[in-house]
Amino acid sequence: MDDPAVPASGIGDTLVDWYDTAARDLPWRRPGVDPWAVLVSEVMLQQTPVARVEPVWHAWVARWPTPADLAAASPAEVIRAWGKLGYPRRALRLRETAVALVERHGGAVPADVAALEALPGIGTYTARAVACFGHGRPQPVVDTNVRRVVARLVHGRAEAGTARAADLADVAALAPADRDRAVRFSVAAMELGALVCVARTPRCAVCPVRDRCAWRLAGSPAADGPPRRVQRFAGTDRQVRGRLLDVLRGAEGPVPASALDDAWGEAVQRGRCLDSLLADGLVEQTADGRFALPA
DNA sequence: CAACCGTGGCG
DNA sequence: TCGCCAAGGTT
Repeated sequence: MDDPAVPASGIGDTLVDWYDTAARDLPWRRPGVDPWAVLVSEVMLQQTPVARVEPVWHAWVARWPTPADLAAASPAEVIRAWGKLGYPRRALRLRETAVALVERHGGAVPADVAALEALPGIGTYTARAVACFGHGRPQPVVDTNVRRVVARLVHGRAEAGTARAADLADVAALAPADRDRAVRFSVAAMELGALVCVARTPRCAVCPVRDRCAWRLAGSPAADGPPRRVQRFAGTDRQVRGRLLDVLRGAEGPVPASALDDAWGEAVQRGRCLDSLLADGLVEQTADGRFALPA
């Protein structure tokens, strides 16, 4: 009856069992962490490594334990508390989300994916992550880790292509039927990509599904498409904006324009970046012409 | 859809 | 040393 060639359980169940033994003990995964704290963690984790998020997340959930608390904070406070996590517009949008939660959802975090996606800074990934990890709703959750896992495991390709709507269906097809296990599967797939099925040197020797991996069964072929281009940073507006904002974060109050000259020597680019920070609401100009974080 | 939006650690 | 990469979202 038992065919030894057929695995005892599905890939999804195997990943859940692996997760139970191999998962990291991350603070936002502990029992009792509410959906708001999960939402904060998910926004911070957008393009930012776990190690840098942890201390900032602890500070935020202690200081602003509910959406109403954050909604009452000033942009300046929020930008300062964001520190050097990067992409500081996320901090602004998180505050705007807190305001929207107070105004539209009675200060609570909705469990409905469409309602979550309507919030500023909350997209396809984060909405499902909050519904799933924050509220325990079974949802396919697709981040860069999961797309890489699916590309290899299911499609036999070395790398994931550009994100597509079909990614959600690919992941949903792997999920266990059981509701509770489906929720854990969503974290498990991400964890596999973060710890084992990593981008550069995958640790196939310790992979729980190595015997069912299409990429490995195909002989681990190299990526075929054109090499994906990495964004430059040195000398870009992103770097300049970061330097300018760093000056203002470190200042007690408003600073004169001359205080920003040291941040970046080239005046044209410096001016353009200052303008864009003003347009983004990350900086404001005082009546006397100085610059500061928005009060 | 490709470009843009920060920052820092690691191989 | 320096390019690669990290729980994306918006335009």
